[in-house]
Amino acid sequence: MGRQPCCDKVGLRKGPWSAEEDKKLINFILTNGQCCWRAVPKLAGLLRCGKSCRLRWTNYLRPDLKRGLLSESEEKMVIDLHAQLGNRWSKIATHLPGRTDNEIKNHWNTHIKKKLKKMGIDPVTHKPLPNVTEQTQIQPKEQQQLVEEQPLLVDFDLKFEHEIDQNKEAEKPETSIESSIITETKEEEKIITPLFDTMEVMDGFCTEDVPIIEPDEILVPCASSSSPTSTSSSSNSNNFLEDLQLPDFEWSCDYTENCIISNYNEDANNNNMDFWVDDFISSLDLLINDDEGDGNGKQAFDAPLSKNNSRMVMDSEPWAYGLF
DNA sequence: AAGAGCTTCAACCGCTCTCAA
DNA sequence: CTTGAGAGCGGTTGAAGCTCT
Repeated sequence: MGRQPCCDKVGLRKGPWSAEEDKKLINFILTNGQCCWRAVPKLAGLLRCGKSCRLRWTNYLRPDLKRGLLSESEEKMVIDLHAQLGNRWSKIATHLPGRTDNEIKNHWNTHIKKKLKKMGIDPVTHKPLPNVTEQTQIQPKEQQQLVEEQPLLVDFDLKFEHEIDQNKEAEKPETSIESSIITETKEEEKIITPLFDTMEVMDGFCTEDVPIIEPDEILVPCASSSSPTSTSSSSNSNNFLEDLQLPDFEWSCDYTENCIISNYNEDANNNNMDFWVDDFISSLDLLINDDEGDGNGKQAFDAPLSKNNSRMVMDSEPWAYGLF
């Protein structure tokens, strides 16, 4: 009956992941694909629960992740999607390629909430706070500045609403919830929209200005546009992955079943992930060779190097330790 | 220079939903 | 149909880094 337990928690490691653990997880997933998280720790030789592995991979190690602070347009999308969907971070994340629900949630809690509050907007309801007019009168310049930094998206609201209407067909179980959200939101817009009409004009922003970026189109300049404070060592942790410009990929379970275990720790190039394993590894090689000064027992890869891609690597990153 | 307070974000916890047995 | 594990989600925590005094 039922399935086997995910993991017995006895003897499992917790807390921050070490470079060695990252290495094992990446190696395993590159070789075997992303499937059956319950089995991953055991097969990868990790003393972690499958859940922890999944979280680490999806939030931190996935090569298609964008790192760094959310751009202004991404922030705008998040605010607007939050107005529509509430704290459904995973759903919001699906509209922001390369961003994780955790990242968006963190950004919301640390940055956007504050901005909205300063603007006199309740971050929960997206309605003006009771003392909004007071605040506007007290600090009109500051308010205007914030508004320019963070305009809301009336046009986007309408388009996204349409999207949801279409999705209602496909997502039957959510239909009633979703529609009630939309109904609520429509009512909110009646209140909010007039407040931000001027913002819309000021910024001229609309959905058309925020094309959905495919993972393979994600390009992050080496000289990050983020402010120095925005690029903490941790937030750069897999910046090198950004440079890979990997194509979109999906690893099927079929594939995994065929090659799991038998191929593990063997030649990754024998499988159908060649196309990006090569890129991935050559970039890693580049990364490691860029940093070979410390001579920390790093191994070079066979893949050819592209010195055009040279970049900085944060010393504190697991990647800088030479994962493979 | 050093300590206190604040901020950020990776990771954990516990819950719900889904689906295999 | 029932049971229970897997997967995923959102809230919360706590360590590390940063800023201020």
